[in-house]
Amino acid sequence: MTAADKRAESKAKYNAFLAVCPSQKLLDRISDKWVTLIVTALGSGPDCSGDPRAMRYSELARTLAGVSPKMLTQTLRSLELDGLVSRTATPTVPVTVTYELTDLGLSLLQLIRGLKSWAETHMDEVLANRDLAVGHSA
Amino acid sequence: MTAADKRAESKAKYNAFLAVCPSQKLLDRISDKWVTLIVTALGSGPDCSGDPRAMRYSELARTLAGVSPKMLTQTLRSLELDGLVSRTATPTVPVTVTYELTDLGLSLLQLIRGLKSWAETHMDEVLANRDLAVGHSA
DNA sequence: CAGTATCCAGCTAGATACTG
DNA sequence: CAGTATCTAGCTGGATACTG
Repeated sequence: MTAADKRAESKAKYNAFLAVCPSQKLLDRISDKWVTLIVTALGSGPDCSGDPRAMRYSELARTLAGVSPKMLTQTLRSLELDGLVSRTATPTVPVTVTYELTDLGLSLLQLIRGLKSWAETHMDEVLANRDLAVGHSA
Repeated sequence: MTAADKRAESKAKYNAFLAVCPSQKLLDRISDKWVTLIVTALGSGPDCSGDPRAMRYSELARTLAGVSPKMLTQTLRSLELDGLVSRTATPTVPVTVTYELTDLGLSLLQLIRGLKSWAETHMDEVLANRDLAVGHSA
């Protein structure tokens, strides 16, 4: 029992450490599919080329074709909460709302572009290994 | 109906695009909590300092205190499949198995260290924004 | 236009117990 | 030591329908 308790305790400590670890928090953030897509969209449309620009809610919804209003709002809110995007509501007749990357968001965009670049140079190799193994069983 | 069909179609196309997109695949990979932890562990123990080294199964299990054998094996297998780690079984009396980063794995390690570095410089700012908003309601 | 509210289904991490 | 097998519970994404 004591040995089991020790294990349980070190596990709890480790989990506590992970809960605080900045890297894990970052991973939690960007592992959300829509986070990266929204950031890159605001960073210049879906193809990641061009300059950052503000976009309206419906514009984002159209660009990220598969997103439900729920996820779009939820993700935008969390990004706003984290100071990564800023929301601007203009009181026109139907209200106009735009979202834009903050400086912090732009910094994250650079990081994501780094990921993208690694992915483009190395993921084919990863997939090649995977397919190789699959072909094995054929 | 036709408008709805159009929307459904573009959504399907977008999802298909995402399924193929190298960046999304990379994100899928590293968003797995244990993937990054194992890679950094093999990259030098849990604190990410020091040099990459091979580790035994039980050594990994001890380092990643909270991991179940199931997840550890599952993650190691997938990393092996993707050519990110190599598995070596030495036929000693109880068999000895070690895992080590491949070149591709080492490359991924560099990327993860980049993430870690961004996290350490910027996540406190993100969290500060978040806490600010929380404090609001207090 | 820019959301909000609700409900449901699928995946998957984790616990646990057993094995060559 | 180095795993494999099974079961379950919880979270989360998606669909849908409605609103200021």
